[in-house]
Amino acid sequence: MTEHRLPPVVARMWGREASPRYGPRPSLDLGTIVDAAIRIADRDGLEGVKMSSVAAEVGMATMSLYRYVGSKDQLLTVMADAALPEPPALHDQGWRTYLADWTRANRDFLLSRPWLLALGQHTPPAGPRSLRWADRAIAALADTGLGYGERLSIAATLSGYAIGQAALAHALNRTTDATDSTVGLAEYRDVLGQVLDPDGYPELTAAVRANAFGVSEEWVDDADFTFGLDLLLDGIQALIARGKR
Amino acid sequence: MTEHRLPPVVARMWGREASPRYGPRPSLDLGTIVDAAIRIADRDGLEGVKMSSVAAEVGMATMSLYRYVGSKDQLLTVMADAALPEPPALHDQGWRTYLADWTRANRDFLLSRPWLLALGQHTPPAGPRSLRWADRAIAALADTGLGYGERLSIAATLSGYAIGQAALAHALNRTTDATDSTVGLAEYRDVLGQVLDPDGYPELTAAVRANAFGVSEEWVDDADFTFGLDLLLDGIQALIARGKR
DNA sequence: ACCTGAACACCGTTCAAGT
DNA sequence: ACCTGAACACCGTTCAAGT
Repeated sequence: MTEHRLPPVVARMWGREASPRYGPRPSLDLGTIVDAAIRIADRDGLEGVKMSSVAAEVGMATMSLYRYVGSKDQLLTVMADAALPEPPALHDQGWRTYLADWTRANRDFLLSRPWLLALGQHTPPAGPRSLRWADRAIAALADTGLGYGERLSIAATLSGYAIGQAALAHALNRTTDATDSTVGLAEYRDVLGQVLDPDGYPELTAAVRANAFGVSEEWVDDADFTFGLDLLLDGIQALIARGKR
Repeated sequence: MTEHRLPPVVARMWGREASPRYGPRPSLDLGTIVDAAIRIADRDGLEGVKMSSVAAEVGMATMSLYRYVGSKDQLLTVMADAALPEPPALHDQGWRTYLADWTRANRDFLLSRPWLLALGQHTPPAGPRSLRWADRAIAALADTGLGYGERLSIAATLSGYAIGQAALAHALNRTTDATDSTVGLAEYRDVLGQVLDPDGYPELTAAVRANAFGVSEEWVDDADFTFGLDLLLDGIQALIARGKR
């Protein structure tokens, strides 16, 4: 098993600089820059995060940032980890309750920082915060008799579910303007009604006619989220029961 | 119920131009442009898709594209729908078999066109192709006694699952280079081993030690996908059984 | 070894002039 | 009403010169 060198971004996320420094110490640390970038993203969205705006926020020249990050892309990667909250604390009300909390909290922070969704870094977690989320999920399943592989798969599945639901809710909550490329909920049902023909889309047409898309609030609120989550948790429960038998 | 005007992009995806034309007919249609853009994305990835490269591919000047799409963003939206294959044909082997096929096919086309993942348009479907996928999923559940709302939620959940799995598999299949911001599978286990401390990440450390991340092939292959999918399908099955009882 | 001004490269989009 | 050359705006990144 070879020891790979840590990729630079990963090293930075964990506060391990690739090269020890001699001479003058840098006037800033990466954390300050990342915090500034997060503040901008919260305020102006991801489009507001430019190397120039981040530099201005910390009071440096734009190019000085390249002392701390190799590229804007790397800065975004570090932000994506640093912007996560801590996962819910483990409790002893059982795995099902904990994982439900965990998944909901996961969705909630994505909704509170939608630019994390736009970042689209659904890559395997490598930063301290995201790995803590992973750790807590598999910890909650420690007494179920499931193996590590299964527990990791479950964590990945639940986290994917949280992402999907957050993306959906966020997309539907936006209002569409004419220049925009996505459709908000207000128009959605109406758009489908105008566009669908019953021959090509028989069931969907019926669903629209049956008013299955509800009104604004319903679709986005918790009913759908809980519904799908319970599907998953039921499946996990069945798996555990099978193992115990 | 107000009739909203169709958003321009949606109108274009369905071949309904916003304004009727007088005078000279355009020399191209949107489909030709979109096909060219898809060809480029398949060949060079999403970064290769520039207004200039698309125009060159169809033999026009760059600015002529703005006759056909309002912006690059809109072009990408139309591409995202046009690049989808048709959903699997409905058969009569029951909803579970069909939805398993459907979800797998969904993941597979995402893996064959990874730029669809990078596009990150996990918005509610509004184009002809993506709505056909939705239609087929809820059609498969027609005889289960579930309502339209539940059937739509299930479709959204399964599609979210396919996206999550595809994103994960794709991320792990890439190899990391030094300038890169993500970690490929080859290094992943090793990186975790170097970076995790047992105090902060007790369960994850144990999982790494237990070799739960397997070797290259295993993690990406179908075992994990089927595992999570079965969790979902079991949950759906339980829901149906509950309703029938 | 750090910081930074000037300059470069790239690309989406606007505009006004062609036909 | 379509097509297009020139020009503009914007932004990430490099480089060489400062301290």
